[in-house]
Amino acid sequence: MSNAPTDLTERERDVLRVIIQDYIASAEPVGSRSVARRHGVRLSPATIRNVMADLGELGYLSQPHTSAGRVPTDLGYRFYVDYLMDRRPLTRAEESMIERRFRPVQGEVEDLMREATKLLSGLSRSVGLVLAPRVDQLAVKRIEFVHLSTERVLVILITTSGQVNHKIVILDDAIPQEELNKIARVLNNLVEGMSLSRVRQLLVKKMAEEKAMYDELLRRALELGQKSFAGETEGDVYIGGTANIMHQPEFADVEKMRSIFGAFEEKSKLLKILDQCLDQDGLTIVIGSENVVQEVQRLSLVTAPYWCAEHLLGTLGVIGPTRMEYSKIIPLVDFTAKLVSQHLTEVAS
Amino acid sequence: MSNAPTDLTERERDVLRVIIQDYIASAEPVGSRSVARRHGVRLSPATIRNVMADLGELGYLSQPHTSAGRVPTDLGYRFYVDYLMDRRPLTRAEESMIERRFRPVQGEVEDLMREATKLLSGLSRSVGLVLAPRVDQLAVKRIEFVHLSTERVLVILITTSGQVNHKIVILDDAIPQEELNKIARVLNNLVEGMSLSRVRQLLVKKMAEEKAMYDELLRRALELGQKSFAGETEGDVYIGGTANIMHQPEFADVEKMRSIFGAFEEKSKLLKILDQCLDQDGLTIVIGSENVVQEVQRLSLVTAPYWCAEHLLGTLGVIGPTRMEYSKIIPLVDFTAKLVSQHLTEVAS
DNA sequence: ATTAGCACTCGTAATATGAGAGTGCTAACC
DNA sequence: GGTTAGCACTCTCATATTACGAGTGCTAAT
Repeated sequence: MSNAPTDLTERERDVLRVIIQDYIASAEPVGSRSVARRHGVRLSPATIRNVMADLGELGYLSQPHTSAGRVPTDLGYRFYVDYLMDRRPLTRAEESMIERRFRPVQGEVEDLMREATKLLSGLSRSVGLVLAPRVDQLAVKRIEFVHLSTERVLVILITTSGQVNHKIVILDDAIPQEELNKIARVLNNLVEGMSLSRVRQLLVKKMAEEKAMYDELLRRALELGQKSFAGETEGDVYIGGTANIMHQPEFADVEKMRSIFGAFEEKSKLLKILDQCLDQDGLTIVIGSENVVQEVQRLSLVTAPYWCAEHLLGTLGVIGPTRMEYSKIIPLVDFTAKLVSQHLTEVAS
Repeated sequence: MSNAPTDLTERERDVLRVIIQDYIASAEPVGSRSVARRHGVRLSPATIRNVMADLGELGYLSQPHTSAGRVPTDLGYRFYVDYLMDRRPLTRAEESMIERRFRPVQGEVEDLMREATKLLSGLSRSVGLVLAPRVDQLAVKRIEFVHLSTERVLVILITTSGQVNHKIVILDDAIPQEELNKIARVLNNLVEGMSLSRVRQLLVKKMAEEKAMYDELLRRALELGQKSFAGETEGDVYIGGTANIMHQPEFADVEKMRSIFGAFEEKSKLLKILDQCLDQDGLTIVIGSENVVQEVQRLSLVTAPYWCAEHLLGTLGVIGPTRMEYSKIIPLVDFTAKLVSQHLTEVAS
């Protein structure tokens, strides 16, 4: 189905816009009367009705039942955000208001992420999401090994942004702390400042190069390094303000809500949702059924990527009822992403 | 108000037990007929009614409205869990079932905690809670410093249990990485194996001792050490299975649920709840209005402390509707705490 | 092309009705 | 005296009925 601004006449676009804005504000089906009242060009309800019938035929509007007003379909929302909505950026005053709310954060990256979800959820009255930095893209500052027990070694990875990742590696045979320190020194010299994905490539290459491997220490270092840097770098997801969406009238039904909350609890589901957005560049809007995850197909999503210097790190945004205030939330998400990027870039320098 | 088992006659205790068990199972007010039917000693509904009237007068039962059955009050539940409930421990079969579900975890302590909340919530059909290890009690394995920027230093603290804590410390004047390493060595020699709270005491003492402080390095080490180990060691809270309580008929009202979920999102509220339990030793049951936190006074709590060797680390348990299956959940929580303690103790050795 | 008029549809809110569950009380019973 | 049958009474809940109003779609007039 084609979906271009020119598919609709000026009048149809006007009517669609008014209906969606009205519905977003009221959560109730919009009738021809109220459109006629709000519509700039004075037209009678009857005329509006004709237009509405057309828009319904085209799939932009639907009726909950025969004699009720119209409700936007997902397609209608899509058209709205693509062509109808006015996307004015935030005013300076609004920006500084948000900045002030964000200020208290400094230090830990985790706190920054958590604070971002709070900010997003608080100002949008929806649910805030942050897909934590993909570790792959981060530059390694340092790696440390701590001997825990015979075969278990704690690997600590510090990035230039001050993030700390750790995991436990199981060894084939014991390595004393003494040697672990040496190995750490070797590896640190090798990888400092490189991104994690580069490090992985390098280690593979090095190992192949030194087949003969006269240097026993180097061999063990490369081996342990590979184990340490391997493994899925599954992104972490921060979520905040879930209680907010309970306000929405569309979730008065407890059963619907339960399935949504179930999905929110499953990190993997959230990851799937946010991954969908990471591929796009720039601000992304996913509306209702466009979403890949079943349980949240009554919800919509506004996300924007954030960066550290030139590296794309992750994405953050808001998930809430499809009937959300896009024209308020989009600038909010956009600005928050900028703010987070700025903080992360400052910290890394 | 006195509250001892002897306050009630044998018959009253029987009736109260039957009513509570019935109500827990059905979530509906219990009438005299159904008590009479279920009651061992064959008594007529009329007799039961007299007993019920007495129990109502004593504050153990209440009526939703004049001509409805009886519902237990918080006091009634309290009496039930204290004196009426049969507390049979788990069978071997049940224990091994739980163990099997728990098995996959090894390695990171965070994963263990998260897994515990899943286990608890899954088997109780309520919400699982774990108050993360109080760092104070943990033994220090190692401390590391990483220079981030001129005045910011990343402090990494590793405990013998393999937990990694980190925070950022702001310096008065810059210390190069070189010297940070030396300081780390000094501190590590000083504090390895001690509990964090002991370390704090030691540092204060040492600093007072060496007023003259000829050793410049030691001085700086103590100073940085103090900064690093200072600060509230606010416990972290893990929570899982929040979606579960939506099943419960008592939360059909969305507004009630919203306030509960709001409380769940606030870590500080949860901390307050769990702190209440940490003071007790052994398994703790907090019923409805006994709870200190307003928002969850319609919920009850079953918690048990967990340990690493002989150190009390934290507490874990289940929060759910007051009408929960205590006789199933209590053994579950008890056993889970044992299981977690066992894992943590193994890891630390 | 637009609009007024009108019959029609459908959901919602208000009201009435009856059934059922349970109580409390009284009087009879063992 | 404790126990029980009987009975009138209360209150909720489910169901049916009704009335209302918002909104539509169509037709015919402008």
